[in-house]
Parts: sequence; C-alpha cells; structure tokens
Amino acid sequence: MGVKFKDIVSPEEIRFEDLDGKIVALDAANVIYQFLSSIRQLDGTPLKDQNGRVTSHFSGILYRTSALVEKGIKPIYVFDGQSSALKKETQQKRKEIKEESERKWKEALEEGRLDDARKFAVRSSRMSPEIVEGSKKLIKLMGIPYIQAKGEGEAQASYMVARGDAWCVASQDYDCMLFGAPRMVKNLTISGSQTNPELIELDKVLGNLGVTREQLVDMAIMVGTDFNQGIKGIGAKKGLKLIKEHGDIYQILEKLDIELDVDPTILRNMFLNHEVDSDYELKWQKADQEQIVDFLCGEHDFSESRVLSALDKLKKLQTTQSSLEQWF
DNA sequence: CGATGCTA
DNA sequence: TAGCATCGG
Repeated sequence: MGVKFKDIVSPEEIRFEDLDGKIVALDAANVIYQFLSSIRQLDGTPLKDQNGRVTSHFSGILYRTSALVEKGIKPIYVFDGQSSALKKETQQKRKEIKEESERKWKEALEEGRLDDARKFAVRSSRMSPEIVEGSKKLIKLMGIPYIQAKGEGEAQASYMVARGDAWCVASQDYDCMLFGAPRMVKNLTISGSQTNPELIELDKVLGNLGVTREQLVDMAIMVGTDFNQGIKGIGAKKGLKLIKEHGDIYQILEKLDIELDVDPTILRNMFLNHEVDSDYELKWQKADQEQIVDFLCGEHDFSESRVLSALDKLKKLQTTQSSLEQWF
C-alpha cells in the first residue's frame, strides 16, 4: 500500500522521451500486483492458461517491458526479499481483506452484479510464490536483469538510484522517498496518452516542504507505514504541521502524550538504515526467443504471433553491462 | 494493462 | 487511420 503522501507531493508530468537512455529500477512486486489486479475480464476473472494457472502477470510483463525498451528505457526489476516481522500485521490484515473480497466476488458473480464482481476480484489479487518465480523466469529469458533484494525491494531500488546505478525507481508507492531514492517515477504505463508518467524528486519534495529526510520519515511514522499503524487522525498535512512545530517524532510523542505501537527508533532505522545488497551486476542480454515461445506459447497458451511481435521491440535493447566490471 | 480489431 | 471496444489466456 505504501505511505499516504499524495496530499503533500506535487509530481511533475514528464514524457517518455525524458526517460530515453535511462536505467529504470522497477519495483517488481508493485508492477506485478498491478497486472494481477487489472488484467482481468469484465467479471473479474484473470487471464489463465488451459490448466487454470493465472497468466495476467506474464501478459503485463511481456508487453510493458518490451514497450519500455522500445522507448529507449533500460529496465531492471527489483524483487522483495525477506520482509520484516513488523510487516506481519499489515500482511495479515491484507490477507483477510483478500479472503473477504474473494468471497464477495463469487457472491456478486452468482447474483449477476458484474461491476461488483470485478471490483472485488481486483481486491482479491494475490501474489503466490509461483507467480513470483514465473515472473523471474520470464524477465530473465527476456534478457532483462533482476535483483533479489535482501529486504524490501523498494529499499534496494532506492539504494541503486542513490548510488547512480539507476536513474529512478518506478513505483506507485511513495515509500521509495523514505528509503532515500533521489528520483521516483509514477504511472510508468504505456496506455496511449491517457496518463503521463510523473517524476518526483526527493530534493524538491524536501525543499518544498522545508523538512529533512529524517523529518519526512517521522511524518510517515505518524501517518502510518507498512511497519506501523500511525496515529489516529493524523494525515500527511497534520503530520507536516506537527513536525514543523516540534522538530522530530520524539518531541511530538512527548508533547502530545501519545504512545506508538512500535518504537520510533526501530521505524526510523527501517527506512534510514535498511539492509541492501551492494554486490549486484546489471547486464542486459539478447532475449531467448525460442525459450520464451516454449514457455509462453507451449506451457501457457499465449499466441505465438503476439509474443513474437512483442519480442521484436526488445531488439532495440543494446546488450551492455552496467557495472564496474566493464572497465576491466 | 496493453494489443488488436472494427468502425466511420 | 484515429478513436473506441473488446480480446488476450
């Protein structure tokens, strides 16, 4: 879900040409979840192969990745690793909502309420280990690098941008700002010109609000994150006002006589000192057309002509390495 | 969601 | 051939 900072950031609309030649670190969980949610029929049924296995994410990954490459973007996918124990509560809550939504989906379907059916189906989307593994397999076959984060994927992706190995993180969640990503892009979708990508620069956000990154993290802690509940009645704007008034989260908790569910120092460390992997290699390779056709068409019933025309777009990608190694 | 097909 | 509807798996 991510921290609710919509009301306090003003993203800048950009064009795809602005991203030409840039390395973009995609938050894999965020992207795949979007595909699982939205690539569905009117009644909410996802795309499936003949064996009943969900294939919506394959469709999304294939077409979006190839379209991004055609636009001159060099994508990297960053997958989540181990999640913190602090996230368990959030995850349990989400699981319950998904189970409830699945029930309501079937109910709406039986009663012929199509709009409701789709609405609840979207909310029931779940990312199984099988879906993650299949996604990695397809991404690899397409010659696109992926990184396995130790912890949160967004933290790893943010680190890679901070380090200069990628130009921006692509995600719908503002969490990457908390993880220190200098740049993030929202709405990196292909759909015509309906929605343009939006650039959010950390320096500009901090400058506009007049806060430090630590203070932004403290605001998030008040508003609520994946790792804590936040303070009831405090949204981004009140959080900003409070941090301006009192300086940091400790002062606020003391002055307002509030106790948090989680120690704020632990929460701060979650965002400011998240464990990342610095030993990765980014290598774009030629797509393995034959194996992709075997996988998507042979195993998962995709149409060969559609797959091949998507793969055509990947040929624009020059197969280069982007790591220290290229200098030796 | 993104591609493709149909319509004018 | 641009714009909209619906197919895809």
